Amino acid sequence: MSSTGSILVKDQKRGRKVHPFERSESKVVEFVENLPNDEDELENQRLGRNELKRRANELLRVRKTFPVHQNKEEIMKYIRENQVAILIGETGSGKSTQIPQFVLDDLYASGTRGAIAVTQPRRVAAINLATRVAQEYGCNVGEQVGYSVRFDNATSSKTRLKYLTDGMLLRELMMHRDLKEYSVVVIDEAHERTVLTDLILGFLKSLIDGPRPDLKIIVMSATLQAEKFSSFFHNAPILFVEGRKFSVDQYYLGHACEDVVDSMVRCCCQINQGEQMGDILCFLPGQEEIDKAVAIMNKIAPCIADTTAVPLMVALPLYAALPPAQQALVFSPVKGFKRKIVFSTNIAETSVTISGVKFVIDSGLRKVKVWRHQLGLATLLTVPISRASAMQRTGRAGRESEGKCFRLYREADYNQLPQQTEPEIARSDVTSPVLMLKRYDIDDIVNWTWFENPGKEALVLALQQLYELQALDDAGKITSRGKQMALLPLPPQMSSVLIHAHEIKCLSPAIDIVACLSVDNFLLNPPPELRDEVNERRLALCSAGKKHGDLIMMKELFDFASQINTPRERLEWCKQLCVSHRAYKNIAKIKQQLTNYCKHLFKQEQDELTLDTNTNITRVIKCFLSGFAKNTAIRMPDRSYRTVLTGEPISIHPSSLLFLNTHCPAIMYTEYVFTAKGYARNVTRLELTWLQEIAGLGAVAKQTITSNE
DNA sequence: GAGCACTGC
Repeated sequence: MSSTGSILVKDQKRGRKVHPFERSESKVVEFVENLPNDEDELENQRLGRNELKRRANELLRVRKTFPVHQNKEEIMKYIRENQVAILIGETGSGKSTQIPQFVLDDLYASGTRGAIAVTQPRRVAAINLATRVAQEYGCNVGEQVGYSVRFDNATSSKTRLKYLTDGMLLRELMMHRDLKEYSVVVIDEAHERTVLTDLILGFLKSLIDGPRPDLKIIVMSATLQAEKFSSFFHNAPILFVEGRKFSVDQYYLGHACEDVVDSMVRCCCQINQGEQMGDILCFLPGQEEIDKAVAIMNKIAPCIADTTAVPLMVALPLYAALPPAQQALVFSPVKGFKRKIVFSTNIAETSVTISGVKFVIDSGLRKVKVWRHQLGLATLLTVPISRASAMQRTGRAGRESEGKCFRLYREADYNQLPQQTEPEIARSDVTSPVLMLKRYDIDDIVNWTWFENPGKEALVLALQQLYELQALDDAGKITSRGKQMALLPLPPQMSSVLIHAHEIKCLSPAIDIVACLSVDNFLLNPPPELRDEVNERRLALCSAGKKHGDLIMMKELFDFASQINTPRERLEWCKQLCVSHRAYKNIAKIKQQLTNYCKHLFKQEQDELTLDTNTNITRVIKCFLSGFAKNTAIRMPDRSYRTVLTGEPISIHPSSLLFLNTHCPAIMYTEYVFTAKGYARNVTRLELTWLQEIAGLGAVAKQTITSNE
């Protein structure tokens, strides 16, 4: 047992109050809530007209209880009379399901042509909303009401109300630049400020000020930022819609928190001892803290339950990298005299909803990836959350009844937090967005209608990167190569790899590897006790990967998995090699999609090159080098690596197959992240001569290479 | 010899 654990048990036995919380002076929070989700109703079967109508009538009673329904006429008056309307409503208001239906009725009533698009940041949300609204509307999904997300399109010529991811709407913007198909576009969850929603807002503004003066826009957001949306759209009117509210009391820590995991475990014990039944949701910044908290909890909980008459605490982790089966555990209720405690990352803040939660404990921290444009490097930082985020986390305690939120920081700390989370676009690589704008023939990128301008430095470096990838010409206009890159559903570097692969006739293996790199966590981290064993197995299986590195190994593993006939055997094989089966299936889908795009793009049948010989492997690696020339490093005499571009020290990430291999003269990597130090991920071995062949590399880099030979 | 939050085409 860890020392933290034993101290805690002692404290519990003495019955000492371990956590000096103070009752907050501040106002009770009004929290937000998602729509109830009838799992049974999510079935995908086609129903007859009468049955559909009957069900829709049943649902109408429920719909009429929504606050938006009671204010329907007033809301619709605003929407009819204004080209742009900003709708602020908490998530229990039913705005995402009801408003689009009101608008649809209006379209039919007024005989207006065109459809309604409702964007969502996430795929599941788009699918669930469309399914729900189709039922309310009394049709099957894909008829009048449908959805469109990557790999799944449920729309038809009948569809007038379409829920789609914002990535999908951007794609439609690239293809049909005026969005002629739509008379109304609704941007939902705009407050989340994803890069893609921000881009859509910019495009919509240029549309209504230009070729689409008739287009109606509704921006829907949960609380705050209303003025920013309003002033962006020429002071559009703002409407507030009430949500369903349960109160959540907030408590703060009386002193600064020293060890967040320790404090959180103590707080759980205190709730377990002193509060009524109800599950606890704990927000921690990352996997490391979560695994630690779960381990401590599961050690001490049985002792505490044995010695005192309190519920047995059952601790469960939740983060995106967790296998689906383990993720599913947090959704099933615990039976008996037990209390479920979920330790989660930000995933439970917006993406995932757990029922039964009555208490929230908030560490006030999150992990954030910040892009350093100059270095072409991502840093991963643990930072304090914003006040908006704290409110959102708090709201998770009161979805079903009144709840309590314990914040592991002082009220004074809370008051110092920034109002809003910094929008993603301000800390991201904007190469891909800039390529989109260029594809849209925007000449002046810096003065475009940005909802949030990412800044001149970011834009200039993105333009430079695109120029180096030959997506732009000397005049800064998009080239035909750039147009091809913009069409592929990939980051520009990866698109560049595929175009080059086509040129030197090794498209098929390149697609496989790009597909592997497009999913997260194809290779899982083996648990420490199995690590050596799994590594051995992988190395034994992947002879080419052993020599050339991670990219080639992924290709080998993907090929092996594809050759297995039954899903059951494949699942077992994945387990043996600690490979994600879910990721494998996604790779197969992406491979299919990329293959289709390439056939269309290059107007040819798939080539037949395989990865049999060494020359082909070299060729494939050189394709990647064409997209990732900047992501290379050279081995120094002391065996460390330094980046070719800036001479920064860089280490091969321990998750790489080449981690132990000290014999690479040079390396290429698809990702450069800074945590404790600079790490190269997805590493491939290079020969120095290959680096010298790269035209785009600067003279300094070449000098380094030569002097090192 | 270390350990990456989340999402999208």
